[in-house]
Amino acid sequence: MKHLEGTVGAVLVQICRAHRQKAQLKLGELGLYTGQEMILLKLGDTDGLNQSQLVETLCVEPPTVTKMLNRMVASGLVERQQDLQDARIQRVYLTEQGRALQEPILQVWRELEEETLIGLNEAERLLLRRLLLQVQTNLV
Amino acid sequence: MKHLEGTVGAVLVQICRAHRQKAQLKLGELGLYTGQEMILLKLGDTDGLNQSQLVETLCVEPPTVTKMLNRMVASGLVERQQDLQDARIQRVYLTEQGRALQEPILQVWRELEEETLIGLNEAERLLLRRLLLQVQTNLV
DNA sequence: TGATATTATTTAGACGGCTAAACAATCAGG
DNA sequence: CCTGATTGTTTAGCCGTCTAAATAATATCA
Repeated sequence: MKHLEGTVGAVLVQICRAHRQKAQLKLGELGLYTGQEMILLKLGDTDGLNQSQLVETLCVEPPTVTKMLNRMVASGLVERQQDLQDARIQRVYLTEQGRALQEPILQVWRELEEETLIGLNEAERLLLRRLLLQVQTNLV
Repeated sequence: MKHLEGTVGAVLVQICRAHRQKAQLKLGELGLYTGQEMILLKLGDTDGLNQSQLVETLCVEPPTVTKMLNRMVASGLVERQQDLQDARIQRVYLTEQGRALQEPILQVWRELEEETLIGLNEAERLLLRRLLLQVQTNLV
């Protein structure tokens, strides 16, 4: 492994897994799986989006959203509702249960963000954010 | 989403998906799936590791390695061989096919690393690496 | 020595994520 | 108006990843 140890790519892979893991630990207490919180927050901001719009904002493929929504409907977090104008479109709405999780989810994210950034001062945090945004631009 | 947009955590999630996606595109041409290249490189460095040691270096859970190795054995990339001293241990060895992929994999990683870091000068790259290592420490 | 703890791995089953392909409904052009 | 292209979603099936629990073999210690 000596050839890529310390590579940004390699570190990124590890960080990603660890970050997801920590998120799952906290979200699990809310009865959520990692990724679902994104959909809930997005809908909390703009309810009634259709799947294509979720695909767009989550930067994910359509089948991924379909599956996630299936499970989230089954667990009572969101509801599907056919659009009246365009029969192809399924709009997604938060249930009360889904809406009630907004604040707890934000709390989880705040905690996780803080854990992620331990040991970095404010200047370093800003810098990291800037550098990561550049990387994001490169990869998307 | 306004509450966590631009959060390091949120950016990290996006970057991770995009990075994995780009990696998969390149690795697919070698007949590999993302993650398998790590195992191949590690074995290229030290052949004959057992699963626990792979679990350790990959920072992944045992069942993950079991499944990956099952597939990699099936596709002829590696071989399992029972340890003679300790019957619990399965040692893993590269096949010729697996060994032949060492250099192509490194090439893919080099390309991906370069794409990842476009637009960052040498100082920024070092800085990013340092900050990410701190984050890794925080999360693992 | 023999029962118990520890270690290494596997099985089962869930989830997020992807691609390829199917399906369904709307749109656009002749 | 009808046919073909486009758009929105789903289905099928694969992979990495996890947890919980089972299995098997070695170690430990009374």
